[in-house]
Amino acid sequence: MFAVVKRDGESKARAGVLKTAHGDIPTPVFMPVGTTGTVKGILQRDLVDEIGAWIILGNTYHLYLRPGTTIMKEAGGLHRFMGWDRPLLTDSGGYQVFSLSGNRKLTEEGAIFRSHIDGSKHFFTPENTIDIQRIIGADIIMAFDECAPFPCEYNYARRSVDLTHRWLDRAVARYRETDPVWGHEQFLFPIVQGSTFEDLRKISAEKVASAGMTGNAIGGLSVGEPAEEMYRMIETVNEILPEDKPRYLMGVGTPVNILEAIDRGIDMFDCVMPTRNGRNGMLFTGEGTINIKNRKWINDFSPIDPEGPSSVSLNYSKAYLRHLIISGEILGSQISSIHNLAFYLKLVGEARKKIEEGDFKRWKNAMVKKLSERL
RNA sequence: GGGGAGAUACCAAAGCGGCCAACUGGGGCAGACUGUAAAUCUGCUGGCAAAUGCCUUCGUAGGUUCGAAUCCUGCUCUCCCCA
Repeated sequence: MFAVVKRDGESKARAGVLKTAHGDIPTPVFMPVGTTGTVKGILQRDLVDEIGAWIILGNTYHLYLRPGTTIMKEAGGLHRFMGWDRPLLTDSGGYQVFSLSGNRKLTEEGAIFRSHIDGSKHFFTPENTIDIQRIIGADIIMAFDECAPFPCEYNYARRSVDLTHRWLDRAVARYRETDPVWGHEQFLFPIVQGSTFEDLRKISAEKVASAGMTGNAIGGLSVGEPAEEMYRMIETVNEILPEDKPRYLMGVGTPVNILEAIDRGIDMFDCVMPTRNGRNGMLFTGEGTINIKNRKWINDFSPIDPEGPSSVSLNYSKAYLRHLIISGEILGSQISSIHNLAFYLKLVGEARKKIEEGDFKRWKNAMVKKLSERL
């Protein structure tokens, strides 16, 4: 299911392959986020042809509320519903319990929450989030967890981790006693929590490792803590998570975050940054990050990114993209999203190549320096 | 030719004696965004010191008043209606 192909000599970085029913995923990998069954503004065709996405995300909370499991069943699962035959991963909705915190209540049993769409009341449990994810049919599904906010009192974090662990046992039990609805194998990834407390992270990593799943995830990071804290937690957790299984750092991050995490042994990433920030005018380029809305680009007719991770990066100018974004044109969002995602995919692809060549560390340090530039 | 309405910062538009450097919208400028309630949100937008401060603004020239974008008079311009 997962095989490490090559390890970097001077760091924890590794290149691997995760085999799923819908295809092999070379790691390190970045997974574009397609919450409601769409990577916002991008055709599935372009995800493949322009971006080179190996796998994308969907979200249990969002898909459960709309269109709902009845339609998902009728459609034959999310793959068929959205016309995507590469691998899919669904988040369990744990993050929504965190980010929609004004509308929910946690109990031992699960989370009672209100729909952000119509205010209706719903209940998520470790068990029914497995059931829903069986119906959605993603190749990788996530355990229902609580993503603690930052900053967070130690006692709150401790209770939160304990609850997440009890929920994990229940999720694994349900996972084991149910079969895939659509016939293909689904991997359940448990999630390490513990806020920024080293001892809690260790305990959580032990717990997650002991679940013996195909891959493991680290959650509850990049929620406002300093990057150094995040890196420290990754180091702590990766000491414990098995080497021979993929490690998924949820919700991360900036290009620099990703390189630093790869350096520390992370294999999988997802983040809304390339798409959301792209729609808002932030472009990641080989020369650094730019805010395309800034006046200085008004008559810069050079390509968006001469290093051209996608064809749109070369075929459209900064001045044109600025015009589109400033004018609120849909095409601006599309071009920005395609470019940014292609940039991310190319970045992790290069990281993989450098690991294979045994030159990751040196390359990473140079890249971090370059990418930190704000143009 | 006669009658009426109006001229406010980049634009539109409030304000009709002091709480007005002037509501609000747009535009402009900048910032934020990390398992997507986000094609969203925030700040600034006369000048200078940039913290409390000072200086020049509401077509224009005068006037009334302790005090005017707000009241009065002349002028200029714009729009509408009737000939």
